[in-house]
Amino acid sequence: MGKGRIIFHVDMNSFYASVETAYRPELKGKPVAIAGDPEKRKGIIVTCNYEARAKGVKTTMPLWQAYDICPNLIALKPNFNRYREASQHMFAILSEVTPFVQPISIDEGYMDLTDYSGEYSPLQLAEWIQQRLVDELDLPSSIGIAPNKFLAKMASDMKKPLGITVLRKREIQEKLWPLPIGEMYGVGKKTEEKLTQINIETIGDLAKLNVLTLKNLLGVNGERLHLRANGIDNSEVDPEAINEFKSIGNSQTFPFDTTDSNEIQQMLSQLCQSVADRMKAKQVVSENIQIMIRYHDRKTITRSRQLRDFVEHKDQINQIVLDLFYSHWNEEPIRLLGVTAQHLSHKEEVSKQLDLFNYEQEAEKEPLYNAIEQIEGKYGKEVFVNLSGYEQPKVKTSFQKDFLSNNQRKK
DNA sequence: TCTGGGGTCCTAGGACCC
DNA sequence: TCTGGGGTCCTAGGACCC
Repeated sequence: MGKGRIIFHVDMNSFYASVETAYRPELKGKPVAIAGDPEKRKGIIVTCNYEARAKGVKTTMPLWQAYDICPNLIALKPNFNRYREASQHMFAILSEVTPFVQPISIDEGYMDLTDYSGEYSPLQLAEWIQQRLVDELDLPSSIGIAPNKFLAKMASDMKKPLGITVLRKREIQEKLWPLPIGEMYGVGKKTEEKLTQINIETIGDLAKLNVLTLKNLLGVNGERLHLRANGIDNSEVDPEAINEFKSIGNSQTFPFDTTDSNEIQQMLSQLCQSVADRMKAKQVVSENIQIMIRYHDRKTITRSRQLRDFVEHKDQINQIVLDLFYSHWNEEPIRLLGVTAQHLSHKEEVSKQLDLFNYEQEAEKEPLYNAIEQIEGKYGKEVFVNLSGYEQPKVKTSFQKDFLSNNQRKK
């Protein structure tokens, strides 16, 4: 018989706002929100504390609207360095308990305490963690304790702020099933709409529904949601997941919609620079560059290019980005631009692979180079070479690459 | 006066190959 | 003269989360 797991989900309560009140205790008890700069059209609520929420202030609400319903709201600009620092301290505390900690975002993470052999019970451990977060950081948190990640996540949501909730398998019907379907993790606005249309109002309704109906309606996600609603989630707490990032991107909204090429190019250049900087910091190279254009009417397109070689430097990225941009921009006013590097690989691994490849193949390639030089000499630059009969596809590929880039250089 | 910025995963169609 | 089925890669869009 497999022994049940013990999973914690630790969730900091209104994290950014709590960090700010920890720095300025005189703000305690007052409605506080973190918001962007309204002058730059970024004036939306990023987070707000419970006092502000009580007045109806919500995340992503425009700041002016928040002032409307809560005139004494204290709106602060974000201090990301502060939040990062608090986050590191928080995860350091979790890591004192177990190495099996999986950070999910700046302010939440999972812990696997199945193999914990200390003297405390899970509940005592949760209390200890919560107390340390208060004593050392003056920050409130909620902790969910359950046999898997999904249930732990739902549990941490049940008591806020400063709650600890245990959700056992046998308590699912009583504690999980009555919740409205929209509160289920993994169910957003669209899925909620689809589900309420077929009279699924609660997590319990979903749990009892036929899987095939759900699969037809929602695809593979339907199957997963059905399992979760029945308390089943076998996904593991993976401490390494945070290091296995798949893309690095930056985007920014213009202060005003624009069609000005200078302004656009400057923005793209800036975005490429910060993407390249972050790639360098992580020591990764990219094989696929994507741009995003959001127009005045918020219609958004993405365009990407799969590359033949890895890129890492700002200028390389910028060149591709400009090319993508000018071949797809419809000349309408632009609200936001974004640049993302995808298909990332660690730099050292790529160079090792290349070294090995070159070492093995260099001798084989030589006759081909000689052949192409002869052909070029005879017929000039505009030649096509059919290599389909050549027996070593790897060599053929790299040869064609070299041929193309040589040709481009000659232009 | 609407609606930021950082991500992950899934879907669906077309190209291409066997 | 007609045309299956499976697989992978690429591209674009969308849902969702914090």
